[in-house]
Formats: sequence, C-alpha cells, structure tokens
Amino acid sequence: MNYWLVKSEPEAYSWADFTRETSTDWTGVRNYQARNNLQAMQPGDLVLFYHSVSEKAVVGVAIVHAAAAPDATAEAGSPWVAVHLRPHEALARPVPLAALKAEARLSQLALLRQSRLSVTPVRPEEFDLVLELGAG
DNA sequence: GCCAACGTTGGC
DNA sequence: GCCAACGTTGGC
Repeated sequence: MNYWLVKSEPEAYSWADFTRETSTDWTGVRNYQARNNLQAMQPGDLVLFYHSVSEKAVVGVAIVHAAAAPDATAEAGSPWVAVHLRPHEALARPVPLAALKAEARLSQLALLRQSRLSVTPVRPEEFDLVLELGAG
C-alpha cells in the first residue's frame, strides 16, 4: 500500500464537498508529474487531503476506490487520467502547512519540496506522523 | 497584491 | 534544441 497527498483549493472543491458527495472522480490534473502519481495509485491506498491557498492545511484522509482511468473531463485521446476517491476519515485537528514545515521529520515531504505539484507521494512514516499531528 | 517556482509556448 | 516570454500556482 502506498500513500499520497492531493491538493485542492477549498473554494473550488473542499473536504466538505467531498464528504457530502461520498465519493468523487479526481479529475482536472493537467501536469505530467501529477498524472504519473495518479497512475501509480492502487485501490486501498490512502491519500492526505490538503486545502491549499486559503486554509493551507491537511484536513482529511481519502482512500483510493478505483485506480486511474481516462479523465472524463479531458478530450478523448488525451493523456490525462483520474482516480476515484472516497472519504476515509477527517482529521480531528487540521494540520497546518506551518506545522508540517516546523516538523524536522517532514523535511523531505514532497509537498514542501515541490509546492506546486498537486498530487505527490508521501512516505509511510510521513503519513503516520501527519495523522499523529492531526489526532485529537 | 506580490513574487518565486516552474511548466508551456513559440520564435529562431 | 535553445531560450525568452508568458501563464499558472500557491505561499506570504
């Protein structure tokens, strides 16, 4: 099992929107590196859900429900893919970007090293630590 | 609102 | 194939 992080601007699509829908196709990724990460996701993988821009915090955990398939919002024949995600659990306390940056053990976190990439891998120990930080 | 990072486009 | 110009993302 692998771990990931996806970013979303809460004004565009928030954790609340996600849980209201009960599942979603993670469409709209138009960056090759991010697409490669989407393609590597397998059902059961866990995905940190990060609110960018206005909130800048990890707010929940999603689970990959279906592996990558062509992105229905992209032109037919285009290389873009989407995975199907379902909410797994909300964090008791959102973990702000500042807290991620302040934690030395997260210094290699892909989110911090490549802040513009919208889908990034997360190491198992990093994932566990973020969950600890977000526990009640 | 500004700007750094970085991906893309297009002229040469 | 190089690189300048430009657009976008996202933190501050």
